[in-house]
This record gives sequence, C-alpha cells and structure tokens, in this order.
Amino acid sequence: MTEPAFLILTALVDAPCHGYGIVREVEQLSGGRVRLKVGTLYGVLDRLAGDGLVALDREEVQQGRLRRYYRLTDAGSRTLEAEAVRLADNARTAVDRLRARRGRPSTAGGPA
Amino acid sequence: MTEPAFLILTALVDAPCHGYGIVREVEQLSGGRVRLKVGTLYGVLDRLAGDGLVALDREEVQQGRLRRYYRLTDAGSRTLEAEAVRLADNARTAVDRLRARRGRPSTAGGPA
DNA sequence: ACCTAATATCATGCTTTCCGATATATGCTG
DNA sequence: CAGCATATATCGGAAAGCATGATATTAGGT
Repeated sequence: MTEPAFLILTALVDAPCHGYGIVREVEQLSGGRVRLKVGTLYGVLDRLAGDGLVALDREEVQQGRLRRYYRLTDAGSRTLEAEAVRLADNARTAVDRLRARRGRPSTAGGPA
Repeated sequence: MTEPAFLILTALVDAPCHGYGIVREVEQLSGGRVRLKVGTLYGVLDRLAGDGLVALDREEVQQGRLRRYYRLTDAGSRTLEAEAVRLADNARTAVDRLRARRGRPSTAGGPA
C-alpha cells in the first residue's frame, strides 16, 4: 500500500469524514508533511472503496455544498493494522542494520 | 519511497551486493514476503543510482558471468534512515488510533 | 457584478513497478 | 556434440497509482 492510501485510512479511523476534511486530517497527522491534492484524494478514495476498505457513510448537504462522508470498513481496519505492522517491521529492520553499520561505512574508509 | 526501493537500500546496508544477491537478500529480510523480479530490481537499482543513493562498487567476472556489485552511498544511508523514521511514525500513528477505536467500530454499533 | 472559499469531478500525464522475453557463459546429461 | 538448466544481466511493454490542473456548484463578501 502506498503512503497516501495508508494515511487516508488512518484519517478515517477516528470517525467518518468527507473529502476535504480528510485532506486536512492527513495534513495534521503527517505533521504537515503530506498535503494531498483533491484530485489525488478522490482517486485514491474511489480505489479504496472499490477494494472494500472504505465505504460511503452518508451524504449531507450543507449550505448547498454536497458533503460525502466515508468511513473505514472492518476490512479496512484489518488491512490498515496489517500494513502498520509491515511498515514497523521494515523500519525496524532498516534501523537495526544501520545501527550495526556505524563505524563501517560502505567500502572506502572502512576495512578494505 | 516505495517498498522495493526501501528494501533494496536495506539489503545493501550490511555489505555491497550484486543484483541476484539483492533479490535473495530482500526475500530473506522481508520474511519471504517480497520476491523482486529481476526486471524490477535493475530498474529500481538504476533509478537509485541516478539519485545517488547507491553506487557501483565493483565488477567481478566469476565463471564467465559478470557480477556487478552495488553499495549504499552516504546519501543513501541518510535517506534510508529518514525513511525508516517516517515509516515508523506512520505505523505508530495508525496503531494508536486503531487502539483507541476498539469498542467503537465505524458508524452504527458495528457492521450493518 | 465579481471574486473567493469549500466541495466534488474529470482528464491527462508521469513515475514506478510488474512481467515476460532475450542474451551470455558454464556445467551437466544423453 | 547437442541440448538443457542455472546464474546473471538487459530490454520493452503493460498496468497501477499518484500529481496536476481545469471545471462545476453554492454561498458569502466587497
């Protein structure tokens, strides 16, 4: 799973949310690092819905603007959890190896 | 950064390695989950080399077969570390929210 | 009347990965 | 010797996913 998809699922864990709200939520929980373009958002959202990881929760009309709320499905919740484990595993593996490397950088400078 | 690229960098932390060896290393350190196709491998490797994250270490001819060894550059090492931090952050954020969600699944009292 | 903000949609292109086919040299088998 | 398997590297096309920019709508402000 790619990072935008992962963050969108994460954003929906707390509560159902509409598109624009998800963009803001993702920006927050990524520490301002990831600013989804709306075009990206709806494309990813459609794909996640097609995969059954999110579902349309409800639609509201607020001040004439349509708000379409999505929520995380149970499958989405399970998938997100599995992905989180995988990311954590990958990160830990890399960090462990990097730590062991200290004092032995690449070829030159280390033991020839 | 995508997962194949991340795992390839991780595989090169310990020691320089040639293409086929990287494929085996990635399979090991992903617990058999990720089996890179050689076509994928060399494409990613070229891109990483273009970005200065890996570099050609040396070439050996062993039993008539060319072996091209790549190593992690210092930039590659720093990039990998930053990526690992990012992955760990994302994973932790998701896990935290999922934990808080227990007992409050999606919208109405659970799957309709 | 015009411009901006909030919200959703659509079309196009780029990047990256996947997959299959090809090439080379050695060694094994018949 | 002919043919096949293995290890290794290369290339081309297809598919997936994201980025970007344009468009549409309604309300509110100037």
